[in-house]
Amino acid sequence: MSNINELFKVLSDETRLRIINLLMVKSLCVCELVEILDLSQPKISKHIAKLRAINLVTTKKNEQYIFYSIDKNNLAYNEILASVFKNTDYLLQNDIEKLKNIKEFVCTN
Amino acid sequence: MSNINELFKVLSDETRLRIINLLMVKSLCVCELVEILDLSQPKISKHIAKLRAINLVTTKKNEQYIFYSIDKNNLAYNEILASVFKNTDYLLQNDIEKLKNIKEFVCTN
DNA sequence: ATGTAATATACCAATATGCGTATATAGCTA
DNA sequence: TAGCTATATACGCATATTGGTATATTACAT
Repeated sequence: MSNINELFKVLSDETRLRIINLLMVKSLCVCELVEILDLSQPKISKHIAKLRAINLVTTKKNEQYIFYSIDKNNLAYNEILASVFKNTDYLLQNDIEKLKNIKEFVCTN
Repeated sequence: MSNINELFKVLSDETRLRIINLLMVKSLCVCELVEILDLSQPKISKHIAKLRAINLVTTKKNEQYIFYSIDKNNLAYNEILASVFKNTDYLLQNDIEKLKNIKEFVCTN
């Protein structure tokens, strides 16, 4: 299976699209994503694992948290992501709003 | 499920990527795709059905054939497709070569 | 050292997806 | 009308994907 095909398999899930959408704004840890997206922790972790598997995200440890962000080094992926999220839809816009309103760090969930 | 999500679901299959790749070059009928991709007719038809379901392709009848092509009216989709296929890989390039070599109409399969 | 918090993962059931085979449909041709 | 060609679709099976629950792992705090 080609790289592009694997990228699309990863992008073809609403939860992962929502996560990517948020990570394009700023680095976030799992518990913040749980809070913003209102989904279970294992669900978020499993989807993050798929993003990591194709090197779409990078990790950075900070105290007890692991912060995930979009890997800016993969140019082909980033070009596609940019064109995708240029025309975001309602659900994704909504998540961004929620992200803005969660300024303070809110774990524990 | 969002539009973008549906687009990616459709793009996340190698056969459909190969079909789209070819349809971006020129309109083709099912039997030509069968010939070029060396896949069964029901398989091609079923994948084409999914492309039609999200209005990614348009149809044009010509004699006994139905020619499919990428719908140029959907600008968001086309921008994504353009950025995707800018970095095509080996398999897809190969299909394009095969397309060029099948100039004459070769049905019946 | 013990407990707690953050994260990852294993297991299982439910659902979705893909594909082969067979068949339906529609139009053209003899 | 009968048969052929192009295309679509139904059915059944195999596999993949998803998500919940439970548990493992790691690190930090007391």
